[in-house]
Amino acid sequence: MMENKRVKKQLPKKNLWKPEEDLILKNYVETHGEGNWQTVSKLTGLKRGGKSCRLRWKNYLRPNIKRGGMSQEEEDLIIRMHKLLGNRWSLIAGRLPGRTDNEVKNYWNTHLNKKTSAVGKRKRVNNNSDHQNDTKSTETTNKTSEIQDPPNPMLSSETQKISNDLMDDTKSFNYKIENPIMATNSSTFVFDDEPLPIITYMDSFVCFEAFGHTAGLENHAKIGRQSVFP
DNA sequence: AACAGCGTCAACCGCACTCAT
DNA sequence: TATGAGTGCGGTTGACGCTGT
Repeated sequence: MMENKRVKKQLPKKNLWKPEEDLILKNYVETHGEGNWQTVSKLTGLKRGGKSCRLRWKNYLRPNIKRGGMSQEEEDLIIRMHKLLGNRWSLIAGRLPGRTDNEVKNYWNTHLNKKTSAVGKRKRVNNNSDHQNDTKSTETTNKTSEIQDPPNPMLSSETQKISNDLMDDTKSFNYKIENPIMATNSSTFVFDDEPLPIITYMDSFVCFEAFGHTAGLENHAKIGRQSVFP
């Protein structure tokens, strides 16, 4: 291994960003706005590809990027979101203001993966025996519109606040989505270590995606994403 | 002090997706 | 409808620092 490492050390160093490059990129975005990453190198002379520029901006140069260790609240939220969504890092990061998908992913792989490796896997509790029956059930119609969100004793105040924000999204979900399959889906998620179903504390997209994936409704999930978050 | 092993994190890579033409 | 450019995303890699021996 170390033999390998020494050999690798002779290879060119990874192309780390220099402060002057950061400055150039920052100036470019302030002038031209985000996007058009392919033209960055042409207009600025940066020896970087569009993808590299985009990544650097998104992960490090953007305003309001939060650096440093994760708080307990953030860690708690990451664990819970990961239980529900799996490795959907951008989605998880979207619920952590100032955090990027790359950072969340790294944090998970380095800190949380070990912590949670012993935790039970997600399981789905479905009132119906299978997906085919999902579409036939008429018992639960648009239950989400009736969901009340009492304070969850399992969540801290900060996490609870985020959860409330998520529920705001759920309202728009109910308003915009008219999907007969979704309307009749009465699935609920519970975790081995969760006394309460977590579904009522997740946002519409999370719910939608989760339903879509577990029910094999990938296409509906995609449609939902576009409809709720244009 | 020198080395080995491991952990962390920034950056890269390849695939998938979206959208304009 | 087909196609290509641009972009987003998740997995992986590699440099470097820290710690133990």
